[in-house]
Amino acid sequence: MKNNDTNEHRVRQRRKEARPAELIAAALDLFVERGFAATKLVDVAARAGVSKGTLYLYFADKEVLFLEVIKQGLMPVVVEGEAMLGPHSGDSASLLRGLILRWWTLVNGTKLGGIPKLIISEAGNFPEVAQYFVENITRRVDALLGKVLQSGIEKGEFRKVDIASVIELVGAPILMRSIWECSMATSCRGGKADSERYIHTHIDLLLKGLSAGD
Amino acid sequence: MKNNDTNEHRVRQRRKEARPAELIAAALDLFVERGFAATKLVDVAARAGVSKGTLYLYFADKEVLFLEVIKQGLMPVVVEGEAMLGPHSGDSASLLRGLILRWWTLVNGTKLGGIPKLIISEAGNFPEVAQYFVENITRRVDALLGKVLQSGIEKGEFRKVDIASVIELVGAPILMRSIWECSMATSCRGGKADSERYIHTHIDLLLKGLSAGD
Amino acid sequence: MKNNDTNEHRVRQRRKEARPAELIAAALDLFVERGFAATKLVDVAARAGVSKGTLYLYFADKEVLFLEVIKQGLMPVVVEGEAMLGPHSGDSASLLRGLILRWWTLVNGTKLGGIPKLIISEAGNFPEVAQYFVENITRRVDALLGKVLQSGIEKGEFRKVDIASVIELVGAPILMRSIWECSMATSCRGGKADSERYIHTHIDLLLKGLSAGD
Amino acid sequence: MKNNDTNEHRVRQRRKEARPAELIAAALDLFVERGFAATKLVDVAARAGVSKGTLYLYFADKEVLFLEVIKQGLMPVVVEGEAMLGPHSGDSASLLRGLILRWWTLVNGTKLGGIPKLIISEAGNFPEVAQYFVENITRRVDALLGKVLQSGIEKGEFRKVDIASVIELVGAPILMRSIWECSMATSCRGGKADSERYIHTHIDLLLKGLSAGD
DNA sequence: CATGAATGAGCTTTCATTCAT
DNA sequence: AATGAATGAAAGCTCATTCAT
Repeated sequence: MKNNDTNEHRVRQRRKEARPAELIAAALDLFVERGFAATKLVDVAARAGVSKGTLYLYFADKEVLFLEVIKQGLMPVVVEGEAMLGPHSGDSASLLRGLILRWWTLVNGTKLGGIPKLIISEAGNFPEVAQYFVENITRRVDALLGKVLQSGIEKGEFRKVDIASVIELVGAPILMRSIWECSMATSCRGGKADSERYIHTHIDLLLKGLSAGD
Repeated sequence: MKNNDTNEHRVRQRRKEARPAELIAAALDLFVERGFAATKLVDVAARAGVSKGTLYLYFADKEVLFLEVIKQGLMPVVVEGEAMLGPHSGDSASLLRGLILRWWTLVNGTKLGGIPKLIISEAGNFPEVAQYFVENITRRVDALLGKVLQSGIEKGEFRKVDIASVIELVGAPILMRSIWECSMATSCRGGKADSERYIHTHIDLLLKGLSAGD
Repeated sequence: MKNNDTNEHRVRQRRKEARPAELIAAALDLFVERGFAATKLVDVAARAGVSKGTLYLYFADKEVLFLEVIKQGLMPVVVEGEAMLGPHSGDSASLLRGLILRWWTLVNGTKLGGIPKLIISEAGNFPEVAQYFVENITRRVDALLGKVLQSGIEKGEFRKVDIASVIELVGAPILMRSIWECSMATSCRGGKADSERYIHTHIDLLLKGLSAGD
Repeated sequence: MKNNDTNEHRVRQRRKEARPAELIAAALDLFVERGFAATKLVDVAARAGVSKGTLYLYFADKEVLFLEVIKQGLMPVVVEGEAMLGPHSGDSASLLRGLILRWWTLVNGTKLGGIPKLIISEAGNFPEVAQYFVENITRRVDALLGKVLQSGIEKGEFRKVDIASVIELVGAPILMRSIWECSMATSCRGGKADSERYIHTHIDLLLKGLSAGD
């Protein structure tokens, strides 16, 4: 009995602690699918398996929920970004390939592409969010890629290219794909190149395009 | 007096005929900036210099306006797309370069990137729109690029690559840029590579990556 | 036809101009009857013969409406207050009697007593309102009465009394009655002294109480 | 341990028995300060140092709590009223003075004025409450005062005045003050006559006004 | 044709109330 | 007994849409 009580208490406690994450997950799904304004909080709550009112026990209002969705959604990217910065060895080409593949693994097939989509869609209404994204994610990834490219050029592995441009060119195909994927989740999805082939073609073309040797 | 009346009538007539286009332009701006749901029709009307009621003389409701915005916004792309399909000569590389540059000229610095942004943002709520876009724009551009790549490979100019992937890789940087630009219109815009350098680096890297010769 | 048009337009115009006042009147009634928080805006709108939405064409939100009700409700009092300050002659007693009777005429049987009731009820939630009332109404009336009492004392007509106290004592019975009347509007109303007798007994007692001669 | 338990039990018991009163006190404060509708039960519970749920162990719902607040708040007045009715001697003037002073002592500086304020504010929504108040308090006090005045007149001490009116005139300044004081608790409080002077001026004026001799 | 006052469905948010722990 | 997480009815407010002028 006592045991049971404790168990049940634990269950409740666990739910209470899990709720915010569950709600955020539900909200992410719907915000990405329908956009911020078109998402009804009742639906978010329902998808998380709770009632409207419960949502307000954890988030002050819709905007706070949105911000939290972004923040929580960005966290794994930041964490992984830190990891990418870790020790690496070998030539710049393998380094670059490694980074791209890690990034790809992170977003491909996951809902993570939803975050950029969300930010792009709502940047007009939430400039702070866009700003935060740029300053914390974009800039860091850019710096990382910039370093790799720079050293590749210095070592004579890569041609002398405009680094700023290449940084964008490395990321664009990855972002574009994941954004597209998220947008088309419900509707037409066909006609696109196979995921594996896609990323490897990207890397292949990129490295060949960058290579100094010919 | 009569004369004046006629003049006014003419002006009115002109305005009257221009109205739909003006309203669509205003709507495009706002839809792109704020999203479909967050855009108020009063604001659209105001931006077009007319009253709320007038809008309804030309568009049955908000959704029709949205569809019209997409349709009209896509038109130039389709037209230009047709032009791209016209007679072309020379090697596949120059052909590809030409196509990319034409595309770039079309979107760079214009509000045209707003259309893809809009479609991406609203695809979840308007699957027909997304479908229409894919079937009429994406597919056609893809077919065109596919032909060029195919012939380039056949002529031995390009390496044997996965054409479907490369098609996407050609477009992603162009789309990504224009979408991003539109999103950040109001907020932070800095930190990006110079536009001219960007597109030429893209072409440069791409062609080098594709080139069979080494 | 044209004539008709103009007429109808006039009617519309007239309504548009009358609306705020109508809404304020309806709101005053209900705020006084039920209190601010317990009054539903739908009911206010309904009582004014319009729909919920219309209310928002004229007042930004419930609080603004409340403030406007107070402001408009106080205006006649202020105006009448100014009038009271006008030229007056005769002995202090008749002067005081005149002022009390004018004040009484203003509030007795009208909804004007609702304003003090409202302010008393909501002072806790709208301190600015209470402050405004004190500073603009109470203080002015107090000053006026103070002057009359002062001069009455100086002329030897009135006994030497504590003026500040008497000022309150002059007003309390008037305020109390009108507040009570408003509160009991719907429920029990019986058992109270006749209105005419009441005010004259007040004046009678007061003047006799003040009079220096005996 | 056991001992401790017993102690805790006793404390608990004491608290348990005090709970309703504590909750009522907390509720009175808040109802007076903010009004019935604008008072949240969580806040009442919090002010009483218990949780929301506990409140429901003692009161069926918000309205019951309100009624209880009124009932409990009225009790001291009733009790004191009874006391006032007790044996009294001397002339009518001292009798009246005594009653007024006792009443004043009861309400001046205490939160007791809150009850009338509450009743006035909520009479529209709780006619039964108003009715109860009138029938049990007002009527009794009125009867008491009436008797004193009547006998004063009969004994030739007081002039022949309209008793019903005078009854109200005796109470109005006392009620008005205590109500005002409660309303302004949080906001502006200045500008009022000194409490002692106020009540004595009231008595002074009243008795002089009533006195038959001149 | 153009206007903008009016409407009311729909969404966000609050809070009295319940009930598992 | 006491708690506070959960609920959902209800109220404030917005805005697409209508229609008299």
